[in-house]
Amino acid sequence: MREHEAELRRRGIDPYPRTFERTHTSAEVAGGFDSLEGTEVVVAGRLAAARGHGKAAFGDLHDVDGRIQIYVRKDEVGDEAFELWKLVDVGDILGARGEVMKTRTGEVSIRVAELTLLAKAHMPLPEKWHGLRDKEARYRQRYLDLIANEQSRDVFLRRSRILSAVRGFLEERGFVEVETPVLQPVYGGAFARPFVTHHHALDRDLYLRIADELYLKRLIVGGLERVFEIGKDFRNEGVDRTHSPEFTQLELYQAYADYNDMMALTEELVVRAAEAVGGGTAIPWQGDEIDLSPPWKRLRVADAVAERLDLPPEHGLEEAARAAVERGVELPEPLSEGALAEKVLDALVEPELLEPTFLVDYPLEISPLAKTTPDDPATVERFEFFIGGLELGNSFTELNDPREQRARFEYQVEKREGGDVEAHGMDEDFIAALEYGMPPTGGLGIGLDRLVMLLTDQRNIRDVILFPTMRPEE
RNA sequence: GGGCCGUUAGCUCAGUCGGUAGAGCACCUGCCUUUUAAGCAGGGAGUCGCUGGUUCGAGACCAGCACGGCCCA
Repeated sequence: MREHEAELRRRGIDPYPRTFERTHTSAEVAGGFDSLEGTEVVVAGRLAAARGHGKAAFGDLHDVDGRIQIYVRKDEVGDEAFELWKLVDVGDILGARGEVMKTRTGEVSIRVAELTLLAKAHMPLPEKWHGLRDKEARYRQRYLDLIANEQSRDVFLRRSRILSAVRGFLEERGFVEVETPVLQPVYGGAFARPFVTHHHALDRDLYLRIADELYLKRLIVGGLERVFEIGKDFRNEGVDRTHSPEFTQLELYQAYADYNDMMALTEELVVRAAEAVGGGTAIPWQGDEIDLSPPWKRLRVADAVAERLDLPPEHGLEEAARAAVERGVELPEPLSEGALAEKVLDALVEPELLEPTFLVDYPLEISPLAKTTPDDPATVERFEFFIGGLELGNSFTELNDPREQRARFEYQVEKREGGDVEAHGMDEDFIAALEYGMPPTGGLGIGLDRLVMLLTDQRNIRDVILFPTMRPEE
């Protein structure tokens, strides 16, 4: 390794040359073999394995789309180049020029005429047979995980295709991609504790956004009518299998639409994303199979809670609370309809929603930005949707009445003053925007990391985030 | 926050009853011109996560801490 580098330098070979012209990738050579056989190509990649045979050797070059075998013969490359080969280590980045051939075992290979060292490696690769198993190393040194574990690489390539499909789907429907502030003087749009940072020149605290919502709705007021944003949100809370402190969120808003339109859009969007990586609407999930084909099940929150607690259609809060506690649900004080529904959904309903399901019509109290249903002033037109037990998204018919919005915020501020650190704050500037008139609008947020989890069959969010948040070592 | 498990060579892992640290891959030397987990012979390789304790003696036993994993709330 390092000794080899010193020897190479003594021989006047630059172990880190500037550039290299390659003509084909490994997949292009393999796919075009019939017309390429006997012609000269130039490939490049990381030497992942080497099999020496005295005056000849085989090596595997890994590149962006696969693997190509190189066949180095002393009588073909010459004595000097064969000496170079002996100073090459597994892990080095190499270029190879030569004719496309097939070995007698039928493997497409390059009969090397010229070998070029493109970058010397000082560290050996993880073990070739077992790969890199250690989860901590896989997260902290993701580059090694990507080199050693093809499945991991595949997950992130699929992630990219999913995001690309989502963008394409929305653009086809006339949505405009926008970017709104990550650093916000007032945070909102969700219930969560924020990360706080400080702007020195302005000498004031700013918050990393917990949602894009309130800015995107300002753009609906501004007449953009269909907007979406894909970006990072930040929530200062615990880390577990489905929560990362920074995560990728899709939010979209469509003027002249409501939550029913958003349900239809959600179904189409998820199917489109699934097709981009699998092909079908039946996807594998943790040993089961999930059918994504619409229409998905719709379940009213009140019905789900009553059914799960075995309650009669007409029941009081106390009766419901008793039933919930009997089933092991921990309830906060003071208790309210909204808090009860939230806890029961969380503990008893949501984990069991394996088939795609819309939970619809939430209590107003836990939905300060959603419009009420026509027949019940305590319920809002809102849904969350679940697949494989994962909460994937949240949507509502947007509240656009500025006076009611103010009243909702005031109620939240009271809760915050009562000690609820996740309650929503007052956002005067947002209300000022609503005063100019926002058209009836449907909004939708989807946690894209979780969507990727679902579509790549990964049960831990860290396995779909390239560089997950970790505690510093030592 | 709680419970359980893990941390030994670059990687994957053994390490028995407490008695001077092991294997395979990788690396080095030699042989080998169609191999593919190439092969054969030889060699080097360690802050046993950290700190303290018990002991004549600790990778192992005890305590604390750090990092990670799984499960639960």
